[in-house]
Amino acid sequence: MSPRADVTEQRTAQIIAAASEIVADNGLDALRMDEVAERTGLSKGTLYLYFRSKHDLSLAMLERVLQRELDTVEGISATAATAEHALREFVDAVIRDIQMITRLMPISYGFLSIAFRNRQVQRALKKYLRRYIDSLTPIIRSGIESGEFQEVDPEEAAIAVAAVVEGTMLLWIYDRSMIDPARHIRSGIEHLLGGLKQ
Amino acid sequence: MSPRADVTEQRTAQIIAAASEIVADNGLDALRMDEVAERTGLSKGTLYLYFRSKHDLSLAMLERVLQRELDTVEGISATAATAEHALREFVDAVIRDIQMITRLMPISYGFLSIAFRNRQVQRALKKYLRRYIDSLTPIIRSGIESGEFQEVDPEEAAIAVAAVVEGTMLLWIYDRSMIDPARHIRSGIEHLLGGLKQ
Amino acid sequence: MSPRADVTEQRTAQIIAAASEIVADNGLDALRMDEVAERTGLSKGTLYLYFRSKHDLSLAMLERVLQRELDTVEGISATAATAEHALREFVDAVIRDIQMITRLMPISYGFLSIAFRNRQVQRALKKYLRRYIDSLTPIIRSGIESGEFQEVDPEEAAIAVAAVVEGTMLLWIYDRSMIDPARHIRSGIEHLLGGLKQ
Amino acid sequence: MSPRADVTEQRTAQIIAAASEIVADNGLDALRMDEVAERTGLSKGTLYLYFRSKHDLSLAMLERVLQRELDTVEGISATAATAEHALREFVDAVIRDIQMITRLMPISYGFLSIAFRNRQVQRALKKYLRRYIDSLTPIIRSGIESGEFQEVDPEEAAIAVAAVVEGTMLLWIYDRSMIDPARHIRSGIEHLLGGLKQ
DNA sequence: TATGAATGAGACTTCATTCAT
DNA sequence: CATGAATGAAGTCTCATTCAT
Repeated sequence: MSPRADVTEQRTAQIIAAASEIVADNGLDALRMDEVAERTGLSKGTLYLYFRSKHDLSLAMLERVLQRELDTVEGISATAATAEHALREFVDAVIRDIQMITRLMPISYGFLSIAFRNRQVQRALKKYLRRYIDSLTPIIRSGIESGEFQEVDPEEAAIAVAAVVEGTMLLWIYDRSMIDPARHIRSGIEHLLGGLKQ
Repeated sequence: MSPRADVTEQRTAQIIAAASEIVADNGLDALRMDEVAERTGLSKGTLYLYFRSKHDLSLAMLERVLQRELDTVEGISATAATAEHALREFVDAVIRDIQMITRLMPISYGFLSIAFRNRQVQRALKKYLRRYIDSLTPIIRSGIESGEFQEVDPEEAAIAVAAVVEGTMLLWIYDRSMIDPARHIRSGIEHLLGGLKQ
Repeated sequence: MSPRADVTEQRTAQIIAAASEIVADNGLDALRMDEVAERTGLSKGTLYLYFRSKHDLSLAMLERVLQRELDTVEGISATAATAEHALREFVDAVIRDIQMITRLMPISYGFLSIAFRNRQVQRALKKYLRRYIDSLTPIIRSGIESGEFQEVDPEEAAIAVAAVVEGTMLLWIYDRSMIDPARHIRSGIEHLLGGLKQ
Repeated sequence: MSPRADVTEQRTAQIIAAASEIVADNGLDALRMDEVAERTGLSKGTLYLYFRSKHDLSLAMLERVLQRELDTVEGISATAATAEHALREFVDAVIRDIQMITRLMPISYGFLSIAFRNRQVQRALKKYLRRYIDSLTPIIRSGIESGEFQEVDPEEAAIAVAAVVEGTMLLWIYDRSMIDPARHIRSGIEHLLGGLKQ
């Protein structure tokens, strides 16, 4: 018999939050159920009332992080006058949330190597990318239709935009002193926009 | 180099190769000294004659992988007639090695989340990115000097190029059916080139 | 008995029945209070209102099973014309209930190894055997008195009968394809009868 | 890489012996890898060099016990002049080893309830019974051929003999004060012999 | 240089039991 | 009477590392 819905929801969130803190601080490798218990103030046994296994908890954590990042991505685009403006708004939104994004990066990046083998992780990442690209493609498409942009493949262009944003964040991990996410995302996107425009 | 050093070097390479196979197949999490011993045909004790710890072995493995990828990147650019050609050659080289690159991705990506905390990993990745960008920047610069490209910040542009390449590979992990590395790297770089050119 | 006592009795029986199902299906090892709660539709806390501990519940379950088997054994013998007929009736009764007996065997057999150490289990099994043998002995004795049987020790002979019946069931567990309980109990008892008769 | 053959054999035997002591003393439920480690003076990790799991160790222990009991059963029958003598020798051998048999009973009996569900345990017990019966059947058959015994089904009779022996041991667990293994096995077999003989 | 048996800390997970409501 | 969330001791198993030979 599972706990009452409201308690469940609260506990679930509480546990995921604690796990996320740990992973953000020390990496996915350092995630220990013991420490999750300690940080939540719950007992180890209680964790298992809410998550069948550590793997389940990890997955829930990944899904929450991806959802949060999608909130940033999907929260734009509706109102901008031109496609160019919409893309700039998208970039602004990403940069506005950059603190949170970088804070949570150890979580999603911790799953990357697992993604090669784990179906559930694959599914989560796949869904994430689908929604990510599906947010950007209509912007590109409207730009083409309005004559702002050249006649490119809209999804290809959306993928290029995503690649610049995500790729820059990736390079930032490689060298945090060399890459300035805000500046380099912005300049990368500007170059891309230059190529897209007529 | 004395014969003994030769043996050492050979053993070292052999151990790294075995470890790389394991990680390429099953991820960094699945790297076990036991299995390295089994695959090399050496005893577990012997591994520790060549590497102080598993961590040292991992690091050596990372460095070899990054070096290999740099071989691809640094092996170009000298002869091309124009900057545009040079960049296209770079893209061609990357795509030519795409099989090997994707094969080795679980290795480098396995270290990403570790990079947030581990100095040695940071140093290796930093050096890698430095050389990566240092290979691309002169191409951009020569393009500017020749009047092919606009007056952009050469390093910023190089970072944009790297972001497109690396970002596309990253997105490929998210959804291997949606992203076609060759096609999407090429189209991304073309869009970028469009923005760089006069 | 007050109504409350009725409820108690009913709940108790319900809990024992659920536990018995679990053990019959999956063995004593697989008995979990969680699952008893689930199967009864009661909460885990409630189980402890009716049984002080899991051990108490187990013991109650064992006693019920042994009682059921005694019902088979003790339900005979009164009316038969000869001792030989009475023993054959006993065998018939056992074979008639063989389905139920084999179904419940994981329960009683689950306690066998515990019987070496646990006083309460010992007492339950001891009482069971006493009543079992006490059902058979008078039959043998009457057979001796009537001149049907030789002058054997009646209890020894009763134990031999019980050993054949219980031993055959035991061998059936060893190899269910080799032993046919009905056939082999019958033939074993026939051989024994041949030895007992003048 | 598994340990050297001689060490392996010795360690394996040592571990099984320690486990057997524990189970003989306290039952299969009480078998803890921790305690096996303690009693052998080995570390917990070492146990897992020789047995993949606790279950594997348990099974090896079961097989050794069954083999030991078969040694008693199979070690007879070759030389006796008559079938009757051969069966008596068999009984004598069992009774001679009764101390060891009863000592080891918690081991084999601990597996009985598991036998309902576990294939490996089933296989071990099945093989045991097969060999047990295959030792007795030729004796019965020779008794029939020599005219000593009636024309019974030899395997049925062998099963009856085994049922008396094993069944008596089983009843002994039910009530150790009521059953005297030596006496009751002997008397049970004598009654059976009476029925078998012409 | 090489071995491989041994270690033991530490990870995950289970489950009987309690207790505030 | 009844609940069910919470507990935490206890168990199995893994694996990097060591060391005597």
